[in-house]
Amino acid sequence: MLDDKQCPDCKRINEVLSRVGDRWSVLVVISLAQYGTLRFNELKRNLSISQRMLSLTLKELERDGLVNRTYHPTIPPKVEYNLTKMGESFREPVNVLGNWALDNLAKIDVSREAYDERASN
Amino acid sequence: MLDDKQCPDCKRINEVLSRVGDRWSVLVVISLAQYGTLRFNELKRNLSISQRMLSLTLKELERDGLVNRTYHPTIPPKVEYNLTKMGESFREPVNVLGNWALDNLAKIDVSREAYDERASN
DNA sequence: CATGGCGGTTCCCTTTGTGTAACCGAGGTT
DNA sequence: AACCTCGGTTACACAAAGGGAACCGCCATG
Repeated sequence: MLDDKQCPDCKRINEVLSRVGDRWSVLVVISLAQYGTLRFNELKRNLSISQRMLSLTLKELERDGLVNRTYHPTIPPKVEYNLTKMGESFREPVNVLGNWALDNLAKIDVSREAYDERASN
Repeated sequence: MLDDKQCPDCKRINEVLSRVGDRWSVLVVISLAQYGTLRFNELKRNLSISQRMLSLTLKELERDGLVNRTYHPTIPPKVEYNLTKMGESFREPVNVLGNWALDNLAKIDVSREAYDERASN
């Protein structure tokens, strides 16, 4: 499997989705876009994400070049995160998706109810 | 957990991502957008997706009202899938995301390489 | 007679995702 | 002295995602 002989675009889309397509990554980017700069525990409280997942997510986002990590060796330590230029540019696709969500979530719910009712007969 | 007291938008984004945010759903929508109407095995070959995942994905997309399923009781059976109006409207967010991917995948790769090299020292 | 295509469904198994809890070191607070 | 904060890391456990193979009925083809 995994030929990818067909649908060449799919390979690319698949790649990007497997990088930034998980929930936490998107939510972290949204938070940083909204607040500019946030510390580790601020993000944690804001998203009610577990410490472990936040750590993993931020590491990946930094590795991918979407998020900037600044370590202040004070006591207690202070670590700030903000979006890179590429991270900022990711806001547009996220916003478009968010708006679509806003417009269509209700319709999806209706469709689901209708489908489930049909299926129960 | 899962308070969602903070970041009210996150709840909505999270909802839509958990519906149509998985890889296969996106790829199926892209394929249908590109070719108009496809049969089950055409999609399967096109995406090199397993039969099981394609079946599950299509069922969910139909339930959500993004995809239309037309069953022709011929022999052999013929089942055609195409996008609904809502499915069509989903192309825009997907395209924006796809374009972002196209523009930034290379940069992400570069960033990853640099990060990994730094980390190995 | 055996095989293959169509459109699935079902079972099993492995991989991945995600949460919980404990721990870290240095210093501040009670 | 005991505990809390910050920013993590690590070990463990469980749930969900997803692939592979077998099976289904029905008919056409070899």
